[in-house]
Amino acid sequence: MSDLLERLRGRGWRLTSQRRVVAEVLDGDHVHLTADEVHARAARRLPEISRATVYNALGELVALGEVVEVSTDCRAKRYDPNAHHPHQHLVCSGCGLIRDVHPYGDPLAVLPAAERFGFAVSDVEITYRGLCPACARAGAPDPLD
Amino acid sequence: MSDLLERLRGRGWRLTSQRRVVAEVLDGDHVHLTADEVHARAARRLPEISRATVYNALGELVALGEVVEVSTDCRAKRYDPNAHHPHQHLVCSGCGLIRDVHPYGDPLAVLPAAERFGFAVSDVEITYRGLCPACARAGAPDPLD
DNA sequence: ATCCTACGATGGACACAGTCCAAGTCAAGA
DNA sequence: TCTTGACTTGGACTGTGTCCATCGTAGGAT
Repeated sequence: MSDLLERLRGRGWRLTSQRRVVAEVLDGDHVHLTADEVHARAARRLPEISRATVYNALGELVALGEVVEVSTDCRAKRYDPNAHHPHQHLVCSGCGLIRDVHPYGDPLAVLPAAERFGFAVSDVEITYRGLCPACARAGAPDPLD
Repeated sequence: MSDLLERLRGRGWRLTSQRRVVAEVLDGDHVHLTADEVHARAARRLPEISRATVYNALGELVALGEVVEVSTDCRAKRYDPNAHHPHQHLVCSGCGLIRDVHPYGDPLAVLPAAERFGFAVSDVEITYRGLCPACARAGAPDPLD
């Protein structure tokens, strides 16, 4: 993660203790925390950090391309530090667990020209949904049914 | 739309003037209104209709499978009456215009088994993004860039 | 090492989407 | 027409996110 911090500093990102903690909280694979979860974890190390600061730092990391926003439900945005490898998301309909996944081929290519309505299509977000093994075993009802 | 109302009544949906207006407001193709927009349009015909009633009616229409919720941004859910023909969405990054689109093939099939992490994958939502012809002509900057 | 200052942090108010509830109203069957 | 359980209402409430004036500090200049 320190390479990330170095990279950001090289781009003129002023390195404060708050920003450092936010960046460190987001380290790892299959990390998809909400802003409040980031705030709670950051506050364990820096108790006085404010929500506004966390929102600011997350917004800047997104603008710098180091973190991507994920909106798998419409409750709270989640922040995914896996920004340098294109991927999609698989979400458990029972417990909300999120995994990064990589479908075959180019997801943009399957949209026929006749279905593009003249748009300059540049991006695609895919959310696969289903029950994770634990929820399937527990017989959790799929809330989407 | 009256066939929808008949269908709902046949399923025991008590037909009130409020519910009728909500269902009528949602009639049409490429309709993707927010709850507040539905409320505003319904109120033009039934000025005393409350927000809570609109939310209730929309939730019931979704539960009955007659309307699908669409979350293309994380601001407000949108309600799409095109529930009986599977489709995905194309969203303008400039103005938010939404079109229903139909990609080639089965979108679920492109997720390799090894990328399913044991999930019972049952559904997929795809959002294509780009500039619509009007925004492209206007040179609107893509806010996602 | 110290000083300066522009940039960042703070927290409280605010905005918006959506939910909940007790009380009043009404659709539709008897 | 009557009755009743389901529906509607408006307002309070929650959660997520933004804004702003004020205070604090990172890091370059000296």
